[in-house]
Amino acid sequence: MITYRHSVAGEAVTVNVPQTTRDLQDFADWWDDADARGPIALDTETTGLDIFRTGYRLRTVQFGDRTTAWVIHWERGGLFEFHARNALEQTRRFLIHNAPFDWLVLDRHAGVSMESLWPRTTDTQIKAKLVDPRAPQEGGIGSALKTLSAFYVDPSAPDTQGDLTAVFRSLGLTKATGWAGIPLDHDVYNLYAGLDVILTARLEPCLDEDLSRLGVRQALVDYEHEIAYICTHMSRAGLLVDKPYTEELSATLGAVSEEFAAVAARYGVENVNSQAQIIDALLGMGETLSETTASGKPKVDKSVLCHLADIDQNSGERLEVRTPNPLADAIIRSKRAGKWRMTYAERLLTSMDPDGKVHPFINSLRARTGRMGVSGDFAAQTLPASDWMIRRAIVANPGWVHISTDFQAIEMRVLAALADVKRMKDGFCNADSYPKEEYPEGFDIHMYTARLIKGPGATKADRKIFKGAGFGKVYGGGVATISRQTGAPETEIRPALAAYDRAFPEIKRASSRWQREARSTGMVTVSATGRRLPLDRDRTYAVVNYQCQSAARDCLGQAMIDMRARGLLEYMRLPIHDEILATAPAEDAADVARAFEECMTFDLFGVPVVATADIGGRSWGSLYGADY
DNA sequence: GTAATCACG
DNA sequence: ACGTACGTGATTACT
Repeated sequence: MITYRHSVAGEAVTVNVPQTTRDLQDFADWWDDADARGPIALDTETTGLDIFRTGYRLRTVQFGDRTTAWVIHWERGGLFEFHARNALEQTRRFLIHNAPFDWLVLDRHAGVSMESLWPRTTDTQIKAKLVDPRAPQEGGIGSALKTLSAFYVDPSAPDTQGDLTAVFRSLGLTKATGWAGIPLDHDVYNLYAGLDVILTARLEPCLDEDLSRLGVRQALVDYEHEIAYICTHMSRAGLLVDKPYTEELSATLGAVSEEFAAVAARYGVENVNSQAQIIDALLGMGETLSETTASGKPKVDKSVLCHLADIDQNSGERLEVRTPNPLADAIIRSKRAGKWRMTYAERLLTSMDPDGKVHPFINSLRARTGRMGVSGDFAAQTLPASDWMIRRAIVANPGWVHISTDFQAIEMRVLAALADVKRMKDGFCNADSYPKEEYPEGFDIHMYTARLIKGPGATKADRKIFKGAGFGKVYGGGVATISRQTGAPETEIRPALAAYDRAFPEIKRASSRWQREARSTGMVTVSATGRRLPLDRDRTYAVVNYQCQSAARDCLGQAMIDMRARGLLEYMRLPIHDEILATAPAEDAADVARAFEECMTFDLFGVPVVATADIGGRSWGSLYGADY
């Protein structure tokens, strides 16, 4: 046995690294006893983060409690694997920090299914985020094991990831090669592998104390664990890439990017991604750049360039308000094609697993509002929606089709429900009783608002103004931003906002109440599900957005739980804030789509929440106009 | 590492 | 007293 002694919070701790059959038997004896006493902290060390890539390896599995850790060298196979697997299969309760990662690793590389692990898991990262969802940069404790340990367990808790990076360098390895290349018997590697489980074991009671002190219910903790499992299930399923299409797409985008880069070069811009060059060239052409960035430099973003190129930012059509600047036009086109190629097409091709799938990591509790985030292989939540060409690269299995089910105006409904906005609730509740000719495409809250304020003669232009006003309320925007967003002059927005407030006076009242409550309870507003949402002292107005965004997230979260209960998990592919993307066999698509709609249809404090499913073809792009 | 940009809901 | 657009992820240039 190799044994390391260390000190955590003034107490001696031990990290054991079994070397012999006898050592492994000692581990088995410890494990048997520890399992009877309480949960066992669990962690893994692997070759990296690309779990689904060929050549990926599980290196060690660590088990531990407050004082003792065992680092089992899975990579050595044989009895090492045997004893680790025994413990993985039979332990009653595990504590894991960021469980989805270890679930996926053990599912794919240890033959211990995620299905068997998750009901036995408590994720300390979930608990930490329910205490404080903010990153350190936002003034929170953060959710990394290191920062949490330093806060709760021992201020001098080692930065295992950071310190190992230094060790990697001393071995001639990098951050990218270190995890795979460091020798399995390296002392620092093994010590830190063991300390991580000891820290996790010590963290949990501290988090429990905070959760209980703050009145966070166990039901919320359980709910988040189930959502995390559903998200991890979707990560494992992945998204299938149409490789030939994506290769051609990448080549086409590359050609377009180069074609317009050549045009830009003729005007002196060698690199279309260099703001400095763009600014110089445009000023040299006699253009004036009046908008500035936060640091005071001239702003040359898409909006500015579209104006110079006389192009509508959304439709791409000519505005006919000025002579188009050919350089601005070329920069827009070259940059867009370059970004789409690198961020989407190339990313898909380089992230594919041997089965041609990408596995974006779905963080079920990412934002401070609880919103989910998708990262890693592919930022699947941020594909261009204005064009089908990128989404066309994602396909369902042969014979399957894509189904997208999204909530209708969820944030406005949530606002009506939470702030108890009477006339808004009336609109949503009576949506079916309006004459068909008034809402030929179904009830629309923004048109309803426009009619409420302007009378039955309200136009589409009025609708646009009040839609802007509605978003302004949900986001906390003012006259200037709403004017910029809608393109309508401030002289039109100002009275519209005043009329909006008269029509829905409850919104301001709720905002004031939420801000007052937050100030009296430590700058935290509590969501409808009991989640804590810390507010920034200097922008308490954001409370309306936090309440709405958070409740909307929980509408999707609860719907996802209902979907699993209805047996829809195998069809689910991706959550996108107000939407669930799914695939299903073509012959079952209608039934599956209806089931998704039903899971996303319910009452929220007297407001009907409704959803619409769209059934497409084999590619995701088919839901955006592609013919395949 | 930071700033700026662009993609989404 | 007044008014504030919210939340993400990825890439590139530049220091």
